[in-house]
Amino acid sequence: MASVHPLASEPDWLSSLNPPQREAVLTTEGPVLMLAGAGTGKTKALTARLAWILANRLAWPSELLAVTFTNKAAREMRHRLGTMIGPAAEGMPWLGTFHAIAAKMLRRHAELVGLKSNFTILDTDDQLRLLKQVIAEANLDEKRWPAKALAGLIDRWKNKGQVPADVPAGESFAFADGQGATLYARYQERLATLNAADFGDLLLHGIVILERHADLRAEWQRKFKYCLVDEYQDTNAAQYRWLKLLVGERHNLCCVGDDDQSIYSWRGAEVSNILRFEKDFPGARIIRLEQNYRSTPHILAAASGVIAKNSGRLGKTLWTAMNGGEKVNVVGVWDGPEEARLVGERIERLAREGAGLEQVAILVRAQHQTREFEDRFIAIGLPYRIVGGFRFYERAEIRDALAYLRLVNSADDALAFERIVNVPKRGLGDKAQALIAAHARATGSSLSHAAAGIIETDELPAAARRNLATLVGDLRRWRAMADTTPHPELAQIILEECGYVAALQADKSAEAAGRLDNLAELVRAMEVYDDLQAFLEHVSLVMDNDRSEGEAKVTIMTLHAAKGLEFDHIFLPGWEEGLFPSQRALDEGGQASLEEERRLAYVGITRARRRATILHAANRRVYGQWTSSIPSRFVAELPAEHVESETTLSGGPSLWRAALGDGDPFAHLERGSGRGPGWERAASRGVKRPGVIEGRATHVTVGGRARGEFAVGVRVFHQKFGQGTVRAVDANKLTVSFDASGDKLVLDSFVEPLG
DNA sequence: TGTGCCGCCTTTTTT
DNA sequence: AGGCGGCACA
Repeated sequence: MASVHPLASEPDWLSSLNPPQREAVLTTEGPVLMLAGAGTGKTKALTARLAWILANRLAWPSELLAVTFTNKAAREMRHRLGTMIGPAAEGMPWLGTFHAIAAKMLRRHAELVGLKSNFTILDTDDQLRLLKQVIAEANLDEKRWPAKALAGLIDRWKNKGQVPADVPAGESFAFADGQGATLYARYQERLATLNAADFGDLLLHGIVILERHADLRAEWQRKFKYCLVDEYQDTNAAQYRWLKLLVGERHNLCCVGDDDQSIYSWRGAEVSNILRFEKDFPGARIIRLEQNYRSTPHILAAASGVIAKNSGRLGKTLWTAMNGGEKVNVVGVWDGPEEARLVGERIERLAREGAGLEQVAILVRAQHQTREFEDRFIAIGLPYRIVGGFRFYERAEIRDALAYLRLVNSADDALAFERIVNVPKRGLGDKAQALIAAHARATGSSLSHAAAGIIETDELPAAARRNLATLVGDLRRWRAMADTTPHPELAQIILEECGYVAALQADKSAEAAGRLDNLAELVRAMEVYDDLQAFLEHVSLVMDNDRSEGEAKVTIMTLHAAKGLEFDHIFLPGWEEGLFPSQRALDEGGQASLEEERRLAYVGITRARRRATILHAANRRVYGQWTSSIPSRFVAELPAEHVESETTLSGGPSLWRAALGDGDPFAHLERGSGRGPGWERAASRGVKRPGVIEGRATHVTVGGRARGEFAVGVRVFHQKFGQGTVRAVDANKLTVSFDASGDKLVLDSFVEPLG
């Protein structure tokens, strides 16, 4: 197997590779670490490697293990592989996310950890409900010890590969005075009883099985001739252990990653995995992909300048053969609404210049930032889509529908029963549900079974009894239909007959129509699966809302969600201390989390092919309170020679002209010229800024540098905070004691000296 | 049992 | 500011 027979004539996918990419493809034997910088053709090399292995018959498709983090990445790899070598790619059963692959393996060995092979995968919501029960049973006050906190802890333990017995005593004290591990154990018991596994279990059970059963371990190790892991810098301890168990001694392992793009430490990812690769796998070949094919030199230099401030990097030097392009734009604005307005205007300008909206993205640090843009874009009629937020299958109506389907598929699914017993409302409230639960416990049977028993008695009021009888009867009928009815049709029938559709149709609220659409989408999505069972197996792990519909739209998403994507034009708003880097990172994580924030900045900038615009606002509303903010330290870290800074300030061009004569340095800024469709409407709404005081412009900021002088003790006026006294001066940042609102840190360009 | 109001807490990031 | 949970009332 060690010798490789070259193909008679090289296919395009091979001959188009650059030397390091090619090396990464041809070095099939032994451990390989592919350090692939942003935009260096990682996916190309990676898929070519798989294609090479398959084309040379080094292994069958079923003998390749290829793990990614996201479904999107898995899909893309499969797709690109398909275009290279044809349908053989379709047959790669072990290409998928960590969780999807682990789930698939677990179905084969479920009984070894006390589950049945048709176990349910819990979503976050189910998990939380279950934990609430566990906490209540332990007689703990859920207010004081919230289920969410326990879920977080358990998740952390699972990410580290710890079963309840492994939890260090000290950490157990993180919850309910030392009951953490006990509750964790109780929760695991409940999961087993319910024949369910949560996300973390998929890997954890896999680890337990492989560690305990040497025969199975050997079998899997023999099976996988070549292993490939994408985004290796994001692997956590559990995933690492799981991988090592599967890779075994053969070590035909190729890990791909970029330590500079490690942004998931908060969910257990350990950069150390990638930093330690050579030690873990002696003789490992390290291959660096450093030629960037994506961005202009300015964008690349700006990103490199920022990331260079981090310590403990493996180190790469990205370069590009491209030249030209524009400098990275840094724009200071007055407040959040102006930021959204300005981004909207610039996008409209780009559109007029011929850029497709699908080539424009706004990348935010936190989900809540999307709102400002959403409001604005609705106002000006700019098509946009928000990626992330609620995942498709996390929506209430989808989960409700899935619960019905789960119940039809397996009558004993307690969590599904609980979820829909009173959805839509059928007069079966807490009291009725408690009765059913008590009956189930007493008879040791499932909730469905107990419900069927109760309707034979007089224990429930007549109306409730009738409704429950209808539900039980319906479920039974649907189950009988399942054998003969195609599953999408069955779903349609269930949704109509249970009253869900009718309830939504009667609902006059704004969201109801969208929910109906979502349900229709769900039914449509079912068609590609063989049967109901297959659909349910995949749904919680593989379904996402990645429908890219026809019309071109601006994309709004978090920086995290943007990893791996690229756009011609990128807007990066909210580069302010406390927002990005986030306050939490600054407060809690110390240097390590500041560096992670910096990597996030790096990821953001490197998404841009042609133009990157970074924005920071002087004022922003936080928790409904106006707060002044100073530009992010990352703004200062951008190398000056690759950046062009500007500031809009209030007042517009006339003010600038008044202050600077005819040399208006910002004449190019859009202010009513070349207006887009939404401009007039916005202007007519009177989106007003605070009144402008003539003469104020003598202390204006130019290119981010202040010219005004403010000494300690000087009385000043601020548009939002009113009058105050300067307490301290740090370059262009002032600490001002405002008469009305106390001490604030503000930029000197936003205050006026009071005569 | 279902509805409406009040008060709290929130904002990282997600397979 | 807004959404959610808890509580009081119909």
